[in-house]
Amino acid sequence: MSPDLTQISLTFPDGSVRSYAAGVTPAEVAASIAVSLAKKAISAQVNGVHWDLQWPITTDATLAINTMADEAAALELIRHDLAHVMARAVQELWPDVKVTIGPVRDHGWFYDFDRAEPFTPEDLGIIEAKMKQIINARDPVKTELWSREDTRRHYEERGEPYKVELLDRIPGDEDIRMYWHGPWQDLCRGPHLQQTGQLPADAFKLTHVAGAYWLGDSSRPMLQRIYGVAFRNRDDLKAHMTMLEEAAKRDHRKLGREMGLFHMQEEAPGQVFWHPNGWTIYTTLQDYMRRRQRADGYVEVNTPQVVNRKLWEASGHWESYQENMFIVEVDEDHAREKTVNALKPMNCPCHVQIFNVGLKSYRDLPLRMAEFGSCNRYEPSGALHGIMRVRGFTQDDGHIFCREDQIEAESKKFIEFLSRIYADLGFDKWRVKLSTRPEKRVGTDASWDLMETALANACTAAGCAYELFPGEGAFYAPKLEFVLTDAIGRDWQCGTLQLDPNIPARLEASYIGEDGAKHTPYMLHRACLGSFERFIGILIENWAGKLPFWLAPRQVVVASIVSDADDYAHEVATALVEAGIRAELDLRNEKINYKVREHSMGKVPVILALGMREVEERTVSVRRLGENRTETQDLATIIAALAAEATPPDLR
RNA sequence: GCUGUGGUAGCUCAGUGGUAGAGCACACCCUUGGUAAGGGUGAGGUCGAGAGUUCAAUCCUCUCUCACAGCACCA
Repeated sequence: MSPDLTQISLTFPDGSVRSYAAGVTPAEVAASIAVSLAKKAISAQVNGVHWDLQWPITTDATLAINTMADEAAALELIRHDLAHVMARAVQELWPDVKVTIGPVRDHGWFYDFDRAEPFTPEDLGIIEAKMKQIINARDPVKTELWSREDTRRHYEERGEPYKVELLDRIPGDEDIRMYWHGPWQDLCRGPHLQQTGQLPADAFKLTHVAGAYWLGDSSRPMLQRIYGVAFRNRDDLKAHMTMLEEAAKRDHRKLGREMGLFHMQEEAPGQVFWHPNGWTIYTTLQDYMRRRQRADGYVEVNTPQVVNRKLWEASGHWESYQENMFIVEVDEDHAREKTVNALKPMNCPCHVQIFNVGLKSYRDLPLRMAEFGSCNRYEPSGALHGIMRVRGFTQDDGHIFCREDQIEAESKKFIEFLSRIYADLGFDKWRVKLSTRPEKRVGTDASWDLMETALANACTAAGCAYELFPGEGAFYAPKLEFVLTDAIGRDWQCGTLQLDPNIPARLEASYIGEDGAKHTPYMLHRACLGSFERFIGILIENWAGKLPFWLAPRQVVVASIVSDADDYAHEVATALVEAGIRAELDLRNEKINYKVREHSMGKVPVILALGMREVEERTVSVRRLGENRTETQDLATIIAALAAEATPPDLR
């Protein structure tokens, strides 16, 4: 190889420019600046691309050296290198295990292995210890480019069929990058750290093991996946573990039981038995939504649960959604064949039936039709999760029938509607995803242009930025999805606005236009909460059970301190109930400490404790959930204050 | 649906090839106590369902079911 005498100039973050021989590596550049920097360096950004310290730079470029202080780069490298170190540890412990892939994900990484025996939780500890040995050995990380033929031969000789398959899946004909962590080799695009000793041995943890399909394909063999989490230092790891504990404390299944909201049982998997407290949340939320929808010009309807197969054939659900439907067969004496019905999994076909009764004029549009629609879907057993993913649920569903030129205005109106509701329910942070035309689709490009532009303009007009998801739309139209962020930073997709020219056409919906001719309306499927079941689960977890006063199922407990205060307590509770507040009496023969503890754990927002002092002064001692101090107020004042708080936000 | 782990009192969990235990909750009694557990007594279980092995099964085997974690699914 002839020496490359070409010089390149590198621009540093401070704006200075220095000249180097072409092919210089960031490691060499760092060394030319300071020995300490060379030691601290973990990777580089070359023209903004995350760059391995060993990769040569051949053209003029901007260059920044990353150290552990650069969080994004550091976390990516730590997690990625740990994936390799873990795979090395596993193969050193069990040489017959086949390696597959190990990407960085969320707060850590995972690596899938092919091994006859599943890993046990005890194995995780053994692997962790081995990983720490590897880190302490401070093995260098090296990289080389190999030809495809050499790579293939290498993995075939080593008996690593998954790697061979991966090799075949790498597009193009470029050489393949190889990495070594000490003696252990893996096919990997990099970048990686300089040596294993740069990994924080005390800031990672193997969390769990689970089965996972090879390449996500459920027809392929299942592999053993080990998950780990990793951070830059021990404190960050601890903070993460604390967050997980916090999430566990908020689990709606746990709080739902403790607060007496609902239960589920074997005879009705994926369906909710709502108890009085839970049903209070449900109906309070539903009443609120009903008022909001009326105010926004919706008409409310209700449609059948059990619907003949013919309608599902017409709508297309029978063909594409049958395996998710509960089928109901009925023997009728005089019928030659069984009647086949299905529980409705969606409300749209039924709403079109209502639309189809009577001739509709363009003057009737837009027609906003809403239903708290109870749906049943046969979800796979493994998908069920508390009340968040169920087989029987009620959507805050709505379908807007409109003309093409009304799509944008109706979409904007819905975004504003949804925005008010999320704010009222305590979600200030949410975002919009715009999914556009997929590869396989129906309709002309002009029609797609029109629909996508309408949705994008609606977002802009409503004052919210959208993220673009090209190719993620349904086969017939684009859609908006609304994702909210909860109090501990988790995302939940709840709202949706799905444009649909398809179903109205299939079910022969039409209106008479200004021109006197029949036209097919567009339909906008839209939901704000998604389903009441799931959304209430999200509310519980977001608020950790401490719901805002107006939504709290139990708002006030009036607790007597001595039995001589019972009559007064009764009077106070009655006055509260008359003021529209959900108040309970606690006259039990227990100490006030006991009562306070019990109702605090029950997440009751306000406890009014009454002793002889309050009886004599006609006051109450107010204790708010989460506060240790109490405040004495006179009866009329507290009733007025609580009545105001109990008023739903749309009525204030 | 797939892989793995589980199912014992309302809840959280011990336990054993010879039909079961704790704490909390519950009931009753004593206690009238000032803001996160006062004391005593008592009641409560077809050990998820079915089949098999065994003299004997909550325990071992198989099937089913539900739950949990992950994957797949969420037109």
